[in-house]
Amino acid sequence: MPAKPPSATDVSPLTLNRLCLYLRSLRRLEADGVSRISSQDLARRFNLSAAQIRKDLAQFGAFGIRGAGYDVSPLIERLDSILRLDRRHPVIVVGMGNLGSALACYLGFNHGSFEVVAGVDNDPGRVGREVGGFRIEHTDHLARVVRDSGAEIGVLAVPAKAAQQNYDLLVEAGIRGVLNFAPTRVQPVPEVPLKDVDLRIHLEELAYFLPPSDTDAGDAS
Amino acid sequence: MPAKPPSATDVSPLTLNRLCLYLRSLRRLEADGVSRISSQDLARRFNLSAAQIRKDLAQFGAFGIRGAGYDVSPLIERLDSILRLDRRHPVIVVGMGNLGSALACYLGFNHGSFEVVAGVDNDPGRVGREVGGFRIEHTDHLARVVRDSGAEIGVLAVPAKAAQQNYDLLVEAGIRGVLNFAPTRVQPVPEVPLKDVDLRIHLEELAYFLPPSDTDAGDAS
DNA sequence: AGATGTGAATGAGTTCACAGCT
DNA sequence: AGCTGTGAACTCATTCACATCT
Repeated sequence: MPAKPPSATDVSPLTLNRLCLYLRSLRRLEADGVSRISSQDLARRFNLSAAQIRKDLAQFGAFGIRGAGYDVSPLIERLDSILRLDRRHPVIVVGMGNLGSALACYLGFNHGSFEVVAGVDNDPGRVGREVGGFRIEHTDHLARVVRDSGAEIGVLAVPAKAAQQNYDLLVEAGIRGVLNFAPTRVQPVPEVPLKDVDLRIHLEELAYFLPPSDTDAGDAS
Repeated sequence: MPAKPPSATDVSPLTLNRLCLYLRSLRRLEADGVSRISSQDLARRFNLSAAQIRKDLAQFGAFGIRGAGYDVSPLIERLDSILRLDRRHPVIVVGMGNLGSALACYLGFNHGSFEVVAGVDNDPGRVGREVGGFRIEHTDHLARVVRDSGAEIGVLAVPAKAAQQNYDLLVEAGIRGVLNFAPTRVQPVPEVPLKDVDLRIHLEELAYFLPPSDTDAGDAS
């Protein structure tokens, strides 16, 4: 009697992050023609932990075959379903500068789960330009564009000072979730989950691990 | 007898991440003219945990004033020093497409700690263009550009298939750390810390928290 | 035999609560 | 009084180790 499918609230962020990694690794294996793999093998190949893979997966049911391992394709399907990647998520990008344009390309191809279907900008110079498969619209028409495109997720790639305002606009337009790349915190409403992605923080974290530069004095007190 | 300054290896990633957030919050306060703040106040304003702020900071010494709180400016200086942000880190961007160009702008201004001093691309059409304060060079001259610019950190904003190769080139050119935005894992050498930043994973994680769409069947079995 | 699924053991991270300083 | 710094309690996460199944 296993398989107690947990709801969104009871999977830890750490586990969620790993599930995404597993899925990615499994897709690679599938592409390489591997049809079955043990947790140990998977761990070795992508430096993960075998016990943790099993624990993480077991949380959602018993997908493995004792003595054999996991069948790759069915497991991918299960993970897709768990992570809600088994259906299409239309995405709208708000702010089509360099970052927005790059995200429109990068985020689009994720095995069909995400599709960037619209983009808006408040710079008239950018409105009308064709990017990917859509035409950039003016931010003034955000609500209409969200409705017409059926966008479910909004990606904020606007300057910091415009982030909160555009989040609010997206919420009002009926968006279901928002990813914020602006370097500022946005105050969410409870109904529309928000994830802040801070590109700078990664640099700061990396700086901490930099070996001291040669010119640094060695204080050996 | 507190103040056991830990070395890079013994601060957990979670703590490191929070220290960056504290620093950011403190800078905001400083800009707003706040000169002293208690952990509780800081926690309230930026939804953090007061006890955790104190624990995190105490790890590096006793910076607070009992009964009063923390003096903002000196604390910023201490955090800058702990996070190695008290010196300039020259950055080179490899791959000056939309993403690279956006990163060159975004990452540059971080209170002077990071400065994007160079950018290379292997597309001759982009070589020679002026961006920010530098001229895009060809990737063929990466080693020279790294040397001449004194770049310490490399930012990879190239297609997935080119990531490993360019990491290796950066290492050979004497770079000290690398931030990889390409949607692929790069195998690092131990001497040159690498941080993979996966832009897609954030979307995947967000999708998990999306409220079920109205069209989803409610399986109430 | 060989690998999963899982309780039990360990370890890491967070919160509590209060002594001690200002 | 008020708030820091910190051991102790607690919660969460990972690893171990093995019974269980193919």
